[in-house]
Amino acid sequence: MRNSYKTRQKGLIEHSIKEYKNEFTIKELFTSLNKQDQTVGLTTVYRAVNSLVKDHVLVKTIGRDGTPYYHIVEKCSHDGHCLLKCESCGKLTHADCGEINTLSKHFIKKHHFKIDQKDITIYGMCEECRK
Amino acid sequence: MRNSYKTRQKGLIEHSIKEYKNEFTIKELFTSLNKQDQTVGLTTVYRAVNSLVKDHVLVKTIGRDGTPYYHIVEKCSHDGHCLLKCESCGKLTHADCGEINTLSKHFIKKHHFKIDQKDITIYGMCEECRK
DNA sequence: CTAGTTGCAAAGAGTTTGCATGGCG
DNA sequence: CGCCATGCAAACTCTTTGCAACTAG
Repeated sequence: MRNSYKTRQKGLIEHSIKEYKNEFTIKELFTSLNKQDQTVGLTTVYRAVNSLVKDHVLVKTIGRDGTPYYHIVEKCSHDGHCLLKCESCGKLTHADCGEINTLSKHFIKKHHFKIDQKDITIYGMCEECRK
Repeated sequence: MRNSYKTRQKGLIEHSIKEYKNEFTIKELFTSLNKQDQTVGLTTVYRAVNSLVKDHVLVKTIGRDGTPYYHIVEKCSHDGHCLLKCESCGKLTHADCGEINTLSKHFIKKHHFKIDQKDITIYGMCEECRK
């Protein structure tokens, strides 16, 4: 068990992360952190985010173009991660897992394929962005 | 319409791609191409693959770790790409889109979220790999 | 001969690591 | 004071681009 110090940088990062309602990228986080006068190095951002992922505070997902996105796990803590991800605004919505369960049963019966229900992301467009 | 020459490299790449039953990565393709005595440069592989993607011969998908994978589109040509991807062996199975349609209707009714049915990949384990 | 192709080297983008410095406890 | 954290520079990986040489038609 390694000890850990509270630092100005960690505080800023933690605070900044909580501002995001949806997903964010490293670049976004880094930029927003450095809009203020106090700066945080990019390396530190990477290290902090990776550490939070390791501690299951953040979840890392990969966008369709390969960009890594992060979001706070507690905002999506069902038994798994059945996420509806808006490709336009990045908003994450929870899917009720009932339908996924049905789908899962169907796939295993018909295709003998066991879907990984713990981590499903389905892409599309949210209501706002379709207007 | 740009003209295109037939070259040794293109022939080798085309042939090699057809060998794959499932997905492949650039690295895999490059390695297999250069196991023979005749070589193909990495740049050429990138250019050929990108070109085939542009011409809708190959489909590019991004794995969960961010690695780009490619597969031949004709082996998966429904109206969309409802793919079941085995995380163990990379095997791609087609899902019949009936269930996806049901899921889609459900999501739009309940979450006002329009899923992108043209490109869905669901991860899991195929029958073989679960044995 | 002419235009597309190849592949090396270089340039980028994104991320991690080494190391000296700095700061928490 | 000891140990962890920080951040710069460097290293790495993956991919694209510039350019001169090459080749199909």
